[in-house]
Amino acid sequence: MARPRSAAFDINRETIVRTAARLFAQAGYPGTTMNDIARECGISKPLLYHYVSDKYQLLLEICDSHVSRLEGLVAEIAAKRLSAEQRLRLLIARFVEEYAEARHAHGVLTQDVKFLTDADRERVLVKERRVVDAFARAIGAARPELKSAALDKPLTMLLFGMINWMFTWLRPDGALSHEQMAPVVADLFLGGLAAVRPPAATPPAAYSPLPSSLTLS
Amino acid sequence: MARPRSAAFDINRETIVRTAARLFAQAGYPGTTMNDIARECGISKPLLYHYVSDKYQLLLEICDSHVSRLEGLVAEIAAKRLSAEQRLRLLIARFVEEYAEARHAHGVLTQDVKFLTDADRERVLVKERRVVDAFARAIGAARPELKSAALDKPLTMLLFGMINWMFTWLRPDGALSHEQMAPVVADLFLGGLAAVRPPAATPPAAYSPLPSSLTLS
DNA sequence: GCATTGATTGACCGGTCGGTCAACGAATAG
DNA sequence: CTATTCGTTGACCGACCGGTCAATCAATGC
Repeated sequence: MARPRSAAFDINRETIVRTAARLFAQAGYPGTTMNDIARECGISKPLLYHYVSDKYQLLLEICDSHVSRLEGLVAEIAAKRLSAEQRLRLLIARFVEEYAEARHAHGVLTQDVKFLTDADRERVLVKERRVVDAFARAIGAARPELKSAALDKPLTMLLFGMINWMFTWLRPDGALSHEQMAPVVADLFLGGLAAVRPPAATPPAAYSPLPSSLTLS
Repeated sequence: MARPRSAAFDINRETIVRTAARLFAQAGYPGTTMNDIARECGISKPLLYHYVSDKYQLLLEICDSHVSRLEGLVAEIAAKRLSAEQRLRLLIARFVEEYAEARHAHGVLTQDVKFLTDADRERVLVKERRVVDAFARAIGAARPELKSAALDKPLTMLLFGMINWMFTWLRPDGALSHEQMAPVVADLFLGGLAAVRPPAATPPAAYSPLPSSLTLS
């Protein structure tokens, strides 16, 4: 052992991962080349490979670290004693905030998980499902009859749709900020929740549908 | 002129375009190769090029034809005499229906417009903005004070978020159908609209209908 | 019948992809 | 001082990309 690893190694690596997240979010995983990442970092390709093992590990690390943070976020909020509505509002506010900070990583998570191997994707999806379940529980607590109608998960996904899609049109430097939008989303969703009527229970008589095929992307 | 073009030419071409849309939606535009498309169509690559000029034209045709149909849809509904709420409900129902039929094309539109040239993307975006405006007008008519607060466009985007995201988690063969979800979305959104309170200070919103920006940090 | 064109393909091309090699100076533990 | 590892790079590799060529055979109009 003659020379220790540079003190800047971890910082440099983190910069690379974040740059990769930004490029993946902008052009997609297959649409981004390792040359792009190296160029954007201002380093040569071999040096890029000095910091990261390969392209796929970048994708995996971005997805997994982001979804793990989200998991921690719901655990933190689950520990609080709150009313259903308060909890839902807090979840929305905190997630909007988190997405804004980890904008690119979240874009990668919603756009490029499909390029993970089955095993890796499943591992990410397990964490993602725990997040969805936390929202669904809060929604089910707020409107138990919607949970009985098996609408809690679909409504959760509608909420995620609003929030996820927000970061495709809300400019970070725009006049409207995500802090301003969070309560609007909460008002809209909670207000709407009171208005949702479960669809008339008319299951198709001829064939019985398979068990819930609700899946996350 | 010794041999007329096969009667099946147009049909074959349409099949190819539809197959390309499916593959683009599944793996993204850069993640799909012309070999993939040819293989999936059961033809050789040169034969694929006998039907289409190049890969880019496939993308352009898929996006443009889909967004043009959407434009026609709003024009059709705009011609009807309806209350604001009725109009909004009809727009939601018709769009959910259309998206379900053109599922893959819509996935390409929301995921791969960014790979169009600036000029082509702008052309698509113009049509898309007309669609968004139609929704925003209906929303503004239903809640004029939200329009005054410049929240009509952001709320429109939240609605599109719910609907667009729906097609990432709602399985076409699942127990829950898009026909069942359409009124749920309408109830949720219209009910929520009544509950939304404009934020204290609301400058005009900077929004853009699709992730077409390259935000360098 | 026959020239012409459509339908179809294996082989191929230049370019770029993800990734590696071999080299070299800077740093540092012993 | 010196052996060893780190930080860094230009050049390179096989594979695959989008796209083309030239050839073959099946139709069709005249």
